[in-house]
Amino acid sequence: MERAERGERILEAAKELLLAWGYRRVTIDEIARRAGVGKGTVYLHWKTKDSLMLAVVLKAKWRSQQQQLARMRADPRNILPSRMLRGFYRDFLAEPVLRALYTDDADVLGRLNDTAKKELTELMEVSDQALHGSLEILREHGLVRTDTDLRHQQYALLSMAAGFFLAEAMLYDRAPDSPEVRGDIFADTVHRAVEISPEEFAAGQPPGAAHGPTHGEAVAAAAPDVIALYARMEEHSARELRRHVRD
Amino acid sequence: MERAERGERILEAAKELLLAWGYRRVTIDEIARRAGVGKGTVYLHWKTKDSLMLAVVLKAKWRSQQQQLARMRADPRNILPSRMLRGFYRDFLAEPVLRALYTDDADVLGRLNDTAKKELTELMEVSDQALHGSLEILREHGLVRTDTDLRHQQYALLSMAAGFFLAEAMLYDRAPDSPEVRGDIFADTVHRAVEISPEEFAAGQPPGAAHGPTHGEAVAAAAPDVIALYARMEEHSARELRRHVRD
DNA sequence: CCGTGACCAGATTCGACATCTGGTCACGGA
DNA sequence: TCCGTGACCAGATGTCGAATCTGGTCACGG
Repeated sequence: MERAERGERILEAAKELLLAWGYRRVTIDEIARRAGVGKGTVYLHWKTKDSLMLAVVLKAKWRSQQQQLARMRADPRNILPSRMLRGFYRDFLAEPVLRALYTDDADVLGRLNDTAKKELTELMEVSDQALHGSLEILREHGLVRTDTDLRHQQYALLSMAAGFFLAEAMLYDRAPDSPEVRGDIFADTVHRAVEISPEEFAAGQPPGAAHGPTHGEAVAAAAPDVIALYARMEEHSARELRRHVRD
Repeated sequence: MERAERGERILEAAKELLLAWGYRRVTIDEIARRAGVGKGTVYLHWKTKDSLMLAVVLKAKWRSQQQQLARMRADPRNILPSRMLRGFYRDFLAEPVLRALYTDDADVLGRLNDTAKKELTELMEVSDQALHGSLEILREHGLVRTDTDLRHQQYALLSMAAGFFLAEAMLYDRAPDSPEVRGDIFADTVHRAVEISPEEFAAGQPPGAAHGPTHGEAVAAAAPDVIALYARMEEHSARELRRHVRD
């Protein structure tokens, strides 16, 4: 469809300008000019400016979720929290829109924070639930420690993620090594905090009994459920994104 | 000395007003009134308003360091990163000034952020060095993992601390349980990330050989050096604080 | 019937004027 | 003599109406 392609152009123009100028300085006129359409046309696709800008953010988030899902499908080990969050961290570093979103960059996002906060906290809750659900599944398969309360684990994971993301903005000038290495540090920290390593997994099997699953087998067994969970989340995001497009 | 007591009153008044009204709304006039002195008298103690406000923050930080040190002296186990950071976290929750400082509360701190940022980053570096030094000592005594690069451990610790502090501000409405429990989660996460547990410590001793130190003995052995390190930091803070007082 | 840009109302910015406040210092009291 | 004080000043900050800008609409033209 010709129409959909035009919508993409507008979204792309909005994104470029948002990152270059920040929410306040961007005008619908300029977006329309850059997308090569009339101003009114923008309003054939989005109801308001807020809606359009929010769509930019939602799309970035959705893309990240798609990539996450693709990684899980390519290698089931990516369902483990440490791997998942490292992927998330990489997406975050690679996508300026996400960086602005998670470091709460007031200049770039402007009143988007206010207007769309409700929308975004709803999405936050959805990903919270996904995290909760996946932890439950991973616990059942003996891949995540059960000697700690699940809600506490969740809080720790959220806090760690917040910390490493914030550190990226805060310590930008004395952050060690490359982004990849920092991602590894993050993954390592998460791993130690909540996961059961392959060695521990093997040691934890009932000794002498008929051999239970290996760590790899447990991961493979847990993968479909976790993937299904995140697929639902991804669909939710896609719906949410479409909800902002007219007609 | 009468003079010192008056200085304290001014500092206390400044702190109260800073927390109640925020940097911008606080006037020297009001501080003087509340401290029961003339406006000019404030300037007999501090050179500028910035200096005074910075002193409020520095004093809070210094007090926290004093308490930290006292805890270490009372129980050597408090030299372990998990214990140390939990103490730090508690101080942080108990002292509104520190909460404002570490969550970068722009409304309360105002341009303090700009003016005094240099000063504070210097202090930050000092505590960075203290952290680095104490990790080295703890590694030598087999109390902290050596299978990870020290600088990476340090980055992870800073990020985790940033995350749990930020989470306190971010998730205030859905944070689980009590502050104490959150402190325990924090300590637990830090413990798993960098420390060697008593069990691992015992297992890690050269087997069969003449029995090496127990975990508790290793802690006791490491304590004096770590305490000396933090005592130096505390003195540095005290000097810095005094530097802002006139004469 | 879809795309457009002139148009409007309300939001934002600007700038001159008024007020406030950090910092000084001459004075008065001990 | 010397310490504490508050009147005072300059520059920062706030106010408020006019001027400008911009999100959103809609009548028109292709």
